[in-house]
Amino acid sequence: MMMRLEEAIKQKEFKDPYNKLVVNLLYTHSYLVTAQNGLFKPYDLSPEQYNVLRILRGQNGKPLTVSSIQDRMLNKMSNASRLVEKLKSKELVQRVECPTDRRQVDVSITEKGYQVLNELEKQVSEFNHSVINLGESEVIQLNELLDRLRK
Amino acid sequence: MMMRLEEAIKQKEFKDPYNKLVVNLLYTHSYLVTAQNGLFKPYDLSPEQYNVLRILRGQNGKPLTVSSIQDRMLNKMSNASRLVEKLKSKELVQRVECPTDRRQVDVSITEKGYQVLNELEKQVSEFNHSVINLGESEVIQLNELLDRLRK
DNA sequence: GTGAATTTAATGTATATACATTTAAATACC
DNA sequence: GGTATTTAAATGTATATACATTAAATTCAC
Repeated sequence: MMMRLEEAIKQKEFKDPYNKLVVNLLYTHSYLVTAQNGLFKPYDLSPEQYNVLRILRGQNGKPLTVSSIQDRMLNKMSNASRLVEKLKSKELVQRVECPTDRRQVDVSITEKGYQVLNELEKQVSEFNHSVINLGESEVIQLNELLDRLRK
Repeated sequence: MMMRLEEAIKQKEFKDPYNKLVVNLLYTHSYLVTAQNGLFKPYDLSPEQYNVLRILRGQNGKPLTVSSIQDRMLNKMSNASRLVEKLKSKELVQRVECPTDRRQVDVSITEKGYQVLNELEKQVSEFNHSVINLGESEVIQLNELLDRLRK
């Protein structure tokens, strides 16, 4: 049930390709996260919470401060402090006051966090393939275009 | 200050291009809406509220029911009912009980809604060009890939 | 060294998203 | 025709986003 954007949102035409592209990116994003939510729901994690876990694991045990997590997050405007609080209440991360700078907080993934993440990871990877209806060379091309799109 | 995704989120590498693409789409979306918010802010409209106005204007005066608006929205999960309420309180749309089916509500754009929309439209179009750092043929290519990506 | 400026995280508030539930009206079924 | 089912919109609740403000600790400037 592939659909051109124009059919999907019942719009006759766009002013020009640039205007269509902005709408297309918004629409494709919605398509993606709607599917993603179903994947994360059974684990009681949101996509951004999963992403924070992934970021922490990438540190190989070394903790990250809240602001460093924020820097690495996909959505720069979201609130790392509150996401960390949510993950902590699920015992997936731990927060320790940084000894060299008491303003900062060292956040690291817990054993339980690793377990949940590893379990989810395989499914996420399969999902990412299944949700994208393109061949590998097209996917590479799309990545290049998106990387260059942003100024 | 163009950056490959890997630099932007300080991640060494991705498992494969499909996994990178999902993250790339999420990240590019965030880049886009962050910029968009600045554009809409002075008009006290959110991007989705703007989109609803645009949808209603596309009807050339004919009203749409709340569920038809929902169908045409970019985010199928968002709440058309509450967005319409917000727009009504700003007097940008009007709501009339549908005479043939009292469950339904006919929503249409007001004169004031037209004015705001027309004023914004030029800026939005300029913005859409300026935010995309690609040539027209690449933009067309990107649109085609996104349309095919979705199943 | 003391006060000003900056940095880090947390908090407050409004809006939006995600999804379940409710209410009312219309349609289907017997 | 009366009950059951379906449909449309609204509402409830939790989470997330966007952005301003606050509080505490650190750094800078003199």
